[in-house]
Amino acid sequence: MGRIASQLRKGTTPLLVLSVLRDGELYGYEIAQRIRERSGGAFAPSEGSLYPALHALEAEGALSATWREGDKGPRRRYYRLTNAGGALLAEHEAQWSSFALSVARTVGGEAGR
Amino acid sequence: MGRIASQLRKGTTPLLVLSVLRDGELYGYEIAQRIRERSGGAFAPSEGSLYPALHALEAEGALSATWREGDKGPRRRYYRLTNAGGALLAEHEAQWSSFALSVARTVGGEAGR
DNA sequence: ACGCCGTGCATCACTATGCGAGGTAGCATC
DNA sequence: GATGCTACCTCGCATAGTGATGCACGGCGT
Repeated sequence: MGRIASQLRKGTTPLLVLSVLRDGELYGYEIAQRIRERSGGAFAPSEGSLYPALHALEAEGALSATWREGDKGPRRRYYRLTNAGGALLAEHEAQWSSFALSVARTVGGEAGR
Repeated sequence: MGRIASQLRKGTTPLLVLSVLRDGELYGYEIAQRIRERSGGAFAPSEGSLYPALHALEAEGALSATWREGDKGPRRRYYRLTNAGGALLAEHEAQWSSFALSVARTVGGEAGR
């Protein structure tokens, strides 16, 4: 991946994770797949960034998680949005919108429109 | 500043710097001011990120720089976009657009429209 | 039978970058 | 003469993405 895009992604993982969990319960690997699908392949969070992010969100109380034995394959850890997670998602969305707007304004050059 | 926004900013400094230099020659401190003005105060690059970024862009050949004695105040280092810098700006703009679009798509949820 | 691949979770070292603090210096104002 | 703004620079710290590696399960091909 481009070294530029790799830096731009920083800070968006929680937003992406929380937003795909809006629809319901998902397990880690599945979360990555959803993000990949929805982004049209633009985002494919590496395991090294996804799992730490999930753990952090759980520790913050934004996600609740439970282990489930799979009928086939290894056990999976299912994540679900908590109320606090919903609020955090809203905050991330707001921050993102404001941020993206500011970038557009600054790059566009039209001093504020 | 919020810890979220601080992460989102990563990777945008070259884009912001290059885009304010599109209008013409500016010196470092002035670049920071322009960014602050144009962004409506949303971005105010710290010196610890701005100067290293300027040096990196210069080393890449995206910017050319010259020292000038100020009639008043200390010497200033003026930066100007090179041809390569113009190309790099275009690339950063393209990457940003594509990135922002992907985020909107993924967060919005409408699987690709 | 065995290796390989995809699923699924996890951690590690490396790297890039923003931030705040500190340093140097000139000049103006109180 | 102390404070404050301009103007440059560098350092240490914290954060977070990446790729590699490890473990484990199960299916597929040869």
